[in-house]
Amino acid sequence: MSDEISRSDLVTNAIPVTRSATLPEPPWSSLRNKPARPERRPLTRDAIIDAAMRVVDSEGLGALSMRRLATELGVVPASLYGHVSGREELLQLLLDRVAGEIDRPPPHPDDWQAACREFLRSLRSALVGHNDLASAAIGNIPTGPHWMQLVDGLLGLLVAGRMPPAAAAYASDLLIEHVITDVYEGALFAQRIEADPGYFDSLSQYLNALPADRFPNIAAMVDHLTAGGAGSGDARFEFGLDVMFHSLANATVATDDASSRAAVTRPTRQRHVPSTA
Amino acid sequence: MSDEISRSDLVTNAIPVTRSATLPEPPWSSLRNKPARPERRPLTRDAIIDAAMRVVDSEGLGALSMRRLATELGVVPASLYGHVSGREELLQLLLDRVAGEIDRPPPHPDDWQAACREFLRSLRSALVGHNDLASAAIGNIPTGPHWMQLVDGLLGLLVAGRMPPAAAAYASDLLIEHVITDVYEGALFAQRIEADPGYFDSLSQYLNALPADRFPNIAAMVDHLTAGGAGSGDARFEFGLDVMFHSLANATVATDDASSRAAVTRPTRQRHVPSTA
DNA sequence: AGACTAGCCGAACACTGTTCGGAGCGCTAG
DNA sequence: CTAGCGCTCCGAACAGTGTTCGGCTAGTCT
Repeated sequence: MSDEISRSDLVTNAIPVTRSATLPEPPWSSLRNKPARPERRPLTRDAIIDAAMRVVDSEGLGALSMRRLATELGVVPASLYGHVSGREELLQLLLDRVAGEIDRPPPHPDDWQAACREFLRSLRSALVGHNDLASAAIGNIPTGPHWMQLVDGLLGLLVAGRMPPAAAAYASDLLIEHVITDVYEGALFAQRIEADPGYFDSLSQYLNALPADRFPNIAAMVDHLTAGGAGSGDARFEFGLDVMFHSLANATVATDDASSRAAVTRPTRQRHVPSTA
Repeated sequence: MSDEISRSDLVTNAIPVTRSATLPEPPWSSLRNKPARPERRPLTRDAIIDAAMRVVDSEGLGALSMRRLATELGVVPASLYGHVSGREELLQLLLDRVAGEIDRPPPHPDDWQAACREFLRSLRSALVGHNDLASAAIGNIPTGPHWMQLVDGLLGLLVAGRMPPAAAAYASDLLIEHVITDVYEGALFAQRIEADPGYFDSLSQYLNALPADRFPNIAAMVDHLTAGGAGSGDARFEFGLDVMFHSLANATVATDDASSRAAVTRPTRQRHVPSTA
């Protein structure tokens, strides 16, 4: 699955029970004096990440508080700060772990575009396997080692497609952001549905109730909007992939000379935003 | 800049002093019993939104707590809940207000693509004018009236470009999400820079320090990555626009017959995500 | 003038992330 | 074998957060 980085993770992660899970303590043992002797597991960084991931997977990122995580580990919140600088870092570590779950893409694929799509799909499915977690990566692309390797792999695929480096840099961000946004949107929607099963109905009902004179286009295509906004998130995701790769494929053969920006189509005008602020 | 909406705002916002700012209260007045007589402004919904927007604009969304907002209005937090159901709704109202700031696009433009780009740029500049606020709209596209009108206008432009409805529905989401993500990312980056002026340097330094054997592509194009990841966010945004519209323009002339999904290019395979969960 | 109603307030509840000083344990130096 | 040291964990607290409840007050309507 992964390489040498996850080795240490798995090692420190594989010693949950240390000893004395079968025999009772003899009465003269000093252990009987202290109340309950709470087992004193070492509480490593990886154990924290494990527990945090368990909470996120089952109850979502909103349920992951330092206190909740501490009780999950049989520990007081302050103890966590000896291994993790804070919640921010913890989230980065979680994201880096899911980045470690996916395989590195082939460095020299036959079809770079197909490999790219498959790679992004695997990133997506890794993220959707962990509930909400994608929201922690939203504007905030992580910088952990596994994630950097992920980015490196994607960049490799793009340059394998003979995309100019500047365009590849932009494109990788664009593609990853698309994955993250899509996953987060899906998780959020699922959460809303779970909280209120009638959510989708009330939403489509709201769209249907919009006055057609002021919202002519929404009224005209309300079916497509409700179909796309909700149900099978896969189609939405694939649509985004199609849109982007259609351009990016052309970009590889088109403007290799264009120095840095906008290497896809020549923009209608090099116009900056009118800055109304 | 805007129309009839900001009128009421200014009205409710322009009556801070009502009376008795010059003469002292006579000693027998009942006003001397109660301490300070806190002026009893009406506290309308729009006044709340005004104050909230002021806080967000100057200090960011993180500074907008119900307590902060209450003190800003000279009021206790509980009073806000008579006009706003909670923080969630407040954010939706804020977003809808900025959606009200931008003009509706022309329904029948000469060049639909140029009009579309310009429209998205105006949305972007409206959002960047309000700090962090875009983050409140991230997975969570608002449903307020102004925002719906915004979506309706965008859909109108897309169908004006002869895009099939299903594709237009997907595309509008994709485009808007791109705007929001871009703005949020920019605001977040600006915040980090403000908190730690050396942030960008340390980040590019980190990228430069990555071992080239394990991160060959990042090492090879670290210049383009740092150039794109930070400085002028406009180029990133325009790149995304170029990528998407290059495809979308082709989609209008290409597959009008394709029923619902993936109306741009024929996908390599109709393959669903392998669902590792 | 009296009753009513809407809206604001004080206080509290149940949380959150994070910090600080003290206490216990294991390991190492003497 | 003991003394010291350092690392880790704990208890408690700080400074916040969103939200709710019941009471009070002020303006309005009859």
